[in-house]
Amino acid sequence: MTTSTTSSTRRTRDVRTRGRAADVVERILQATAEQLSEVGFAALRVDDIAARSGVNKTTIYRRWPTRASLVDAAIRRSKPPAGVARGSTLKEEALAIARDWLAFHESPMGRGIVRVIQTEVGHPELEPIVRELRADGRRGRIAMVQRAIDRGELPPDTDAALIADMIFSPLTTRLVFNVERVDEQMIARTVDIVVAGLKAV
Amino acid sequence: MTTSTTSSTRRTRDVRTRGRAADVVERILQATAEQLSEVGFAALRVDDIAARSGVNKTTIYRRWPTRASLVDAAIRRSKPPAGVARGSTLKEEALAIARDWLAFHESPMGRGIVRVIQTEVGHPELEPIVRELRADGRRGRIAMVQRAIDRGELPPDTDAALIADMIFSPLTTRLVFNVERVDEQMIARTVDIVVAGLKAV
DNA sequence: AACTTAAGGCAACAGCCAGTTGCGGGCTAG
DNA sequence: CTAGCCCGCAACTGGCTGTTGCCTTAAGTT
Repeated sequence: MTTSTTSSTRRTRDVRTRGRAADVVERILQATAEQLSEVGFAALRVDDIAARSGVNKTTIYRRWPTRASLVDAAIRRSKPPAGVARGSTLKEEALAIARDWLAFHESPMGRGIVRVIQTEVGHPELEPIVRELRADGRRGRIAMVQRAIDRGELPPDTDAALIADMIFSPLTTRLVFNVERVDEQMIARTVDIVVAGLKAV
Repeated sequence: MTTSTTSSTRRTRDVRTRGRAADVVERILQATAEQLSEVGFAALRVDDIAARSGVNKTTIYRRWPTRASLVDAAIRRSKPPAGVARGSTLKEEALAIARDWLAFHESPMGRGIVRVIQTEVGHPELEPIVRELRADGRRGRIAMVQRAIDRGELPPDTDAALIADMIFSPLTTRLVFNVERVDEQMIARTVDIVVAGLKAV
């Protein structure tokens, strides 16, 4: 969506978006993502981002008035995979989504976003983006389950939200809290159990 | 010999643990828990705790050298329910644990702890207590699944950790991220699906 | 009751970091 | 080649953590 910049009260507002300016923005957001993935939001220092990107702190503040808005911008620059699944069975679709997430989690921005999702409370300024990230992911996963229901793969009275959570929250919990390793096989087993269970109950 | 007390940096430390001292400690930890549940760790200010407990900031720092150690102490004062389950079936045990958690989550300390569990990254000083909280909970839940396996309620080759996560991570995710309401019925359905699925697969 | 001394109150301070300001100079666009 | 946008620089405000020295209060002892 080209120019985002939620706050309009800046100065004369980003007329030059090419050349040096574009390069500076790029470097700042990249450095933000990297720092975010390495130290998280709480310990994120603007001076460090300035140093890392080779840009003056003032320049950063001129474009993004607060630390939170900077992080917001950096995240929106490369949001996680939309969770648009493809496949002919629930299992295939779930695996595809999980694969996307695992791959995304390898990138600096991926790790950074995971840390942000984990943050929030006590940082109300960050809440909008966090809420959006969570909602996006959940929406896609619930839609996935709904397709399986429509397809007749799952009983018609299935609680799509619950099933979506049952399939993915073990994954996200392990990813976010960094406990035990996560792989495709784990997802596959999870899906198998849930699907079999739904048919049996 | 015996009591060394090299009276180095700090003073001679907590000899009087009754009377006024005990009252002060009590008030500080209580205020910490309350503030924690209201604003979370990131926004927790020592001055506020001092004001709320009617104690001078210096007094707080004399007992707990950092904000994190204070929070650590407040949490240890009333940790979450141990997850010691009781019941004759997996479902009964799971429901008992879930009930304890939901009840605990109503108290100031309960909410405070949930916020802390959610925090961590970027606050390395807080990591020990967070790790401990998570480990405690998980250990209890895995043991619960293991009992069900031993009892023959679940197949012997069941992955206890995975099943524990499948049953409880939808609950904790919803509790921590505050999305959708959580009730016993939800847990019951989750357990039913997982158990049925394990038998069928 | 008198005394000893641990523990709390007070106030000023150092250090870190977010966010601000005024000015000056280089780079881009036209 | 000129106008003015954009960035660099440096100094500053203000909030919060954690510290220090000194004084006051009260707990426990005789």
